[in-house]
Amino acid sequence: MVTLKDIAQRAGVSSMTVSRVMNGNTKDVSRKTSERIRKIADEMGYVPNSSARSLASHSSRLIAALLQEYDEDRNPLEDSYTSCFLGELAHQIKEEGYDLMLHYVKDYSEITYSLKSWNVAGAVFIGMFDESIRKLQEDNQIPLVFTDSYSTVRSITNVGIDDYRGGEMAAEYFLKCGHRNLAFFGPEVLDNGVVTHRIRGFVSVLREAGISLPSENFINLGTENLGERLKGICAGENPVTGIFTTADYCAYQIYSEAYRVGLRIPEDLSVAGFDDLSMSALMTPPLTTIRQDIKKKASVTCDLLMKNIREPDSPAENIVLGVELAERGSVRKVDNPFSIL
Amino acid sequence: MVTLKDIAQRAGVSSMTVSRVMNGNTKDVSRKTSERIRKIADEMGYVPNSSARSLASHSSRLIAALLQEYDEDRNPLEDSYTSCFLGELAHQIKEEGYDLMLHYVKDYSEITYSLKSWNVAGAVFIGMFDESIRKLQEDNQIPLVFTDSYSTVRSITNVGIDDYRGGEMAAEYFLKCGHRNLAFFGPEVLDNGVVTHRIRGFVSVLREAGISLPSENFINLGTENLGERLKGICAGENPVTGIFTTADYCAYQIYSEAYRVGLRIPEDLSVAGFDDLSMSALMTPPLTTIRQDIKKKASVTCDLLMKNIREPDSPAENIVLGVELAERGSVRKVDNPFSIL
DNA sequence: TTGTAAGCGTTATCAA
DNA sequence: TTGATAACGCTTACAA
Repeated sequence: MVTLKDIAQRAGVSSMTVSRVMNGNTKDVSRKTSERIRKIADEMGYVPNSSARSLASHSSRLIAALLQEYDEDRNPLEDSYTSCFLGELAHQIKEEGYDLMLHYVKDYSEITYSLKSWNVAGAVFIGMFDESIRKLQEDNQIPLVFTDSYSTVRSITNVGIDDYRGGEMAAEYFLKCGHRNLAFFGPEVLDNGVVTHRIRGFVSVLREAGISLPSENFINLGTENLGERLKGICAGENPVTGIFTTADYCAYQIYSEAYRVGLRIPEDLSVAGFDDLSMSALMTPPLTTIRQDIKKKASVTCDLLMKNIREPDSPAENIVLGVELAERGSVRKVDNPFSIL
Repeated sequence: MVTLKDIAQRAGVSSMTVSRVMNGNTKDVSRKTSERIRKIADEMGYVPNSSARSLASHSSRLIAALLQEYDEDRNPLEDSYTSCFLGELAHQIKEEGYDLMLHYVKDYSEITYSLKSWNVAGAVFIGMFDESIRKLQEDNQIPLVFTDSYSTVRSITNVGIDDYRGGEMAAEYFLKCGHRNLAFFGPEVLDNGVVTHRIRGFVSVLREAGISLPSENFINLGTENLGERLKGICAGENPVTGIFTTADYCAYQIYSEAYRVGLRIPEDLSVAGFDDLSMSALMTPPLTTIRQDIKKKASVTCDLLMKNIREPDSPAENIVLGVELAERGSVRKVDNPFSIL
């Protein structure tokens, strides 16, 4: 291993001079020695020891990405939303000259431990951490950026999207296409997260149009015999013609089950998703969905983090990105004589 | 920040004793003081400083995952194969009590730099690194595990699958279903990677059955007007009835383009993929594909890495995992009077 | 512009 | 079973 000392000896200077050069403090060192030292360092293949740096300077160029690990066998990175976000974040963080640690988190206690242990410069939270935010902020006096949080904690740096508006847009679109009897498919909502807001927006528009969703039209993720259930609600006197899912991956399940039981999309059942993952445009038929710009979200997250690292007294910011309708082929136009839109 | 010294003072012992306790050297310390110290450390919220540890012990509990960044806008983690593998790897590595760094790699030089800089205990390479393997091994005297490598370097620790056999299986299945005129869709092959072997296996079985693939039946990923191209080969006197893709994500593109131009799968064109990503079972129709067990691959990778870390003189091992056919609905049975199988 | 000295939090080594 | 001391590679603070 090549150290500052090794280079210093070869160059006939002190290791401090080498340190200065390696850190790019060009004005503190004469141009001549600076260039000479740089050359020697290159020749010797010098690589600075990040641990030593971190130890001596009480700071590191390390960012931690924390992924909520809900459940042993559901790997967070199998969700395309998460992997897309993380991928873009990793890219951005590299551009900034920082390194990235990936942490799966089950218990709260693990978080502070890993952040402190490596003396990270900042952290990004991907998933639901709302319950621990206050404590997290108290225990870790470093920049923390949350995503998609609806925590009641006011002073929080967060990047999210307009989930409520997205729900509204989905409902508006269904109405515009003449649908009057709709259903909903997604995780059973217990928390105050993105799903809740998407539904609320969706329901609010329907209510304003005088349409209510009976509770049997709320189908839970993980429902057994989903296909049969779908067939059931699409039959009868007042059949459901469209279903709103809170995430594209839920829509994919609808596609699959619909195919299994012979329900055609969109002829027999229209489907709208949320996210616009890259798969959605490739589905048969292409999925109509509410698009969020995941890459933008990641780059905004990174920007915010860097800003907070460079100016530790930056005020808390909650950035809300817009959403838009990606109109494709999974919602059909219904001939509806009573259409008012 | 709580340090060993702080705890030592409170407990009235030297920091060495505390260090021993924190490292679980129970036999070196009397049970009584051990318990007392542990309690104090808990109370004070002690978190060991990994940088200091790494510096003093010349070893870290850090693993680096290196992802090949082929291209600015194609993010490696957007590929479900990669994110699934990484996700499982992250899980396993955490179980082993190690931390994980994520590195995007464009140039060779970055690799050694990042490994040395953090003094990592081992590294996993995800993507094509064949050209640099020799140099990588020379420059970094730590356990390196490669995946899907067909490098000519003999002494390499690698985890891969039987790509050739997978290609054979796909061809055998097409033949069994009565297909005689087949096409291929995938990246233009220039290297000696997995794609090459999958095609070779595929072609070898066809050749043995007396079937040859004309060069116009090799369609490159990125072909413009893919849909029209597909329509072209599926028409005429001797229409293509089935297409083999070297990865499921390629098959998804076929689905999309086929839908666009009104080609039905599998009625007009049968499709087989490779990988069996979680989306494949949800496609319309469900994709018939060659399955590899990505999670198993990741856990084997982790096991191998740990073994090499614990026993640095372990011999190089190249583990090849099997593949199997996931028979679903995208390949139809063709009535073929000349069928010989 | 350059150098000296001390110290970051931990472990290795040897002594008690 | 415990402790003293030196080191790990680097930066901070100050001195020359």
